[in-house]
Amino acid sequence: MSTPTGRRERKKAATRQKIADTALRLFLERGYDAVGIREVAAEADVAVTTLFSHFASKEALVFEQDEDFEQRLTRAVTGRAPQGPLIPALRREIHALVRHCTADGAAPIWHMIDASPALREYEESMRLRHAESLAAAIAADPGLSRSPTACRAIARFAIDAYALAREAADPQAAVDEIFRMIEAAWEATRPSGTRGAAGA
Amino acid sequence: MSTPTGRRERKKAATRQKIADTALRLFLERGYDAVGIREVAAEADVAVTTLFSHFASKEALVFEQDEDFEQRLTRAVTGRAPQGPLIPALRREIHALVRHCTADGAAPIWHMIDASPALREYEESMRLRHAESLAAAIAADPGLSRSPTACRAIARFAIDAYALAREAADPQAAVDEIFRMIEAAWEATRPSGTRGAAGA
DNA sequence: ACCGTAACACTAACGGTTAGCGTTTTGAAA
DNA sequence: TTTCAAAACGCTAACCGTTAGTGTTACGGT
Repeated sequence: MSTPTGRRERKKAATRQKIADTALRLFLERGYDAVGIREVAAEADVAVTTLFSHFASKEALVFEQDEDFEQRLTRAVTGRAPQGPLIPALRREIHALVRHCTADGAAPIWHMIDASPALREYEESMRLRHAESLAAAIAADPGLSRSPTACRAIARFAIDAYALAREAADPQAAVDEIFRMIEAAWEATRPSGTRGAAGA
Repeated sequence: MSTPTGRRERKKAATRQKIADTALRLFLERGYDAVGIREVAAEADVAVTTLFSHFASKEALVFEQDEDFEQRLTRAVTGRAPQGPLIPALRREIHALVRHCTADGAAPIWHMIDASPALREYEESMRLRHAESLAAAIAADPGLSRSPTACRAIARFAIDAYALAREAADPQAAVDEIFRMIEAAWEATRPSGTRGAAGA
């Protein structure tokens, strides 16, 4: 199940990768809006319909690598030390994600994203999906008995922290500042009679 | 300046209203995705280009009435009792907005919005703009000296409360629950040496 | 009465996306 | 090995939202 697979899937992955690489190169060279789908397909030497069988939309070409974003968030919750505190674990992960996307190498890509309304909109709705997954992971943790609404709210707040920190002058400081707020918000959802212990 | 003007502006407003009414009627009758722009224009007896001179996009046809959303939020901040507490004022306004859009009459429209990914995405990016306006209003209040990051975060949290409450089983209770979290988050941003007084 | 302008219309196109249909490749069953 | 069904890929042709270009008309101010 892990790697019994052969030529077909390798070819498919290669085609997918070639499309993504070509697209990103063209977008960075000449601007996202200035490059059409037909052009990307031609340059990658595939048909337009093939391109769309690998990527659901033009925007998805740009956010190809960010599919692990969701997994990293949920694993920060499910894979933390047993009974460990939730918020610091989330804070560390958001820290890492912000650092990752404000690194020097990624700068041109994020500049391109910020320059295109279509890409910004797409990213935002991606983040919303991620927030829902995160909320589900939090709600599923037996150590944290909070209402579904509280879980969804905290998940959204964490995503907000990520989005706001990326735009802040000092992203790392912004994460810390917003997470002090989130910590307080989370404490406020603690079922009564549970205060004082180490925050689970 | 208020209403000295005559026929032209009345005609323009009438055309705009006719387009919006026709569009909403067709969308509700047959579904948002099943009705094309050309069809709306034909039914409203205007040219497609005319339609787009009144509305920036197809989605904007649906959210025509919601332009005061932004104003209501910022006024909840700027127009509250002098030195009055921020969070309860916000909470009251969000309560009212949630009540307004979960009212019986509005149900079909929101059902249609929830059924269309394009509309959901559009609404979300609308809300983001609203959050930025709200953050600006909060940051501009001289009685609340908080960092820009804290203001943006609280504004986002408030918008999150609205979005989550709309989907919750008991919207009003969800607003209250999330605002208890927001209140705690806001308290955590208080500059040190200011605790204990009535929350401004 | 006259002019500038704003509303409106028409045509034609562009770019993203998809349906329909045919071809080739490939993994596995027979 | 042969055979078969699925999957990947391709092509054509279109649909849909949106816009540029180019007028034409109706109106308000002078």
